[in-house]
Amino acid sequence: MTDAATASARDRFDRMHAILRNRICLLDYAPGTRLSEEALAAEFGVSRTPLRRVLSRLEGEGLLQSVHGVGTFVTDVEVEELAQTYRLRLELAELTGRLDPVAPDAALWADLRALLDRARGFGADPDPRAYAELIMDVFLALLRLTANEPLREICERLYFRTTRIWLKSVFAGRLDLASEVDVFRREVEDIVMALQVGDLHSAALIQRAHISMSFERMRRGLSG
Amino acid sequence: MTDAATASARDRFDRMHAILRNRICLLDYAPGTRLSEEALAAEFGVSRTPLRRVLSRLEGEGLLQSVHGVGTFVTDVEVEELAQTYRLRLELAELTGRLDPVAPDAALWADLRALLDRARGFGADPDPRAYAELIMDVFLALLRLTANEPLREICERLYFRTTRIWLKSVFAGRLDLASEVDVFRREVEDIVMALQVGDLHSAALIQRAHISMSFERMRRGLSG
DNA sequence: CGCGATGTAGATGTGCACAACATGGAATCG
DNA sequence: CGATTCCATGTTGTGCACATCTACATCGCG
Repeated sequence: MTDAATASARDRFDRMHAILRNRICLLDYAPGTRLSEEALAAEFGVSRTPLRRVLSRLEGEGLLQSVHGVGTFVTDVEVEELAQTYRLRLELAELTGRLDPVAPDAALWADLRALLDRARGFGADPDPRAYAELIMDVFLALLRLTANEPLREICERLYFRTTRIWLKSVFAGRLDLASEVDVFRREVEDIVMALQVGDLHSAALIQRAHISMSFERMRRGLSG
Repeated sequence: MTDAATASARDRFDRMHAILRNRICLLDYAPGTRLSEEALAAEFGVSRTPLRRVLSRLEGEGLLQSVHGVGTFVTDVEVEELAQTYRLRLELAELTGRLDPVAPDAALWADLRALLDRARGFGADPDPRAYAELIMDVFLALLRLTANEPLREICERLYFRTTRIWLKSVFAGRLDLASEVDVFRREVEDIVMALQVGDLHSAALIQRAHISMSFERMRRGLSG
């Protein structure tokens, strides 16, 4: 039995964790939203106890905050901390190309081609949710270019912590979604081209540049 | 009421978390040790439920691992992951001097002077546990030299995750404790000197160099 | 004697009832 | 009328009993 019917405690935990993390990072639950332990436990078909363990983990990852007698809320991110995080992510992005880089294997090449197709499949009026998912999938795929496990874990952590704030700006219309999709498509194309030449460091630098530019666009969008 | 009598749920959690983390990182619980939920709950005067929340958090930080029906164990770190972590910590150490550096304030100066005294107070046969505590306190103090909160959080995380492995080598006698203390005293002196000149970046580079060298000494100690 | 099935002890995981706490509104007193 | 107190309500936190699972010893069979 390798199908979904085998539901060990660990599997259930991972499943609920991944689902809730995605909902938070893809803005199904906007920052500030209150999550009902009772409702979520009922949805997943478990009692509050195991669900609370998942919420506690998400709190440790900085995505939730529980307050006794009040509720469990999706966290927001202060602008100053957001800026600090992006400055850090710039450096870490470059590190992924410098620390234990690994050339893409066949599986990663296949995934990258599929992601490229998805990026090119968006029309004039892109679906925000699908765009958000694509960005996340691309990010996670590019993370496989480094074999440095701690570095990957940290990049993931920072990404999950802050991407939704950037997404919020896009979805709020302060950034033009169609042009954002276009810029992102070019980014993926550039990175894939660098990878085809075998230049992992350049691929990382391109990603770094795009992180920097997208943050800059958001900053201008917020102030404007 | 600001004294210890005010024991809110959050305070109890933080207290238990800090105590257990220190015990793990200072090798009171060696890697591989099984922790008894029942015994710890009794020690802290709570039931298993809130204690399990603490253990779950420590598991998320990579310090523990719970296995259903078997037990909760202090994690060990594979040599390869340890090497990756140290390579990453080198880069992050330099980043602390480059990203949002802040000059020491009066409180930090006072702490540094006290730490310097503690480093100079060790004799020919240093107490391992006191040395371990000093190293941790110095590390946490130097972290206050950057205002970049995410960077500090990440450095802390990696430090707590791996220091005990290095400590284990020292305590196992593969490294000469007295000479390690001497090297560490010099490191603190060098860093404080750089800080007195106001050169934060150099201070970070010194720290980086010492991390590199101490890891190299451990590598040679393990293979020899 | 070898070896597999089985039972048992002890661990973590789960469900549920209740305690502790914060919030908001109604009742009450000045 | 306003401020204050009190309480009703809903939430997270805790304690406890039980379910589930694993490792190990023990028994029984070939």
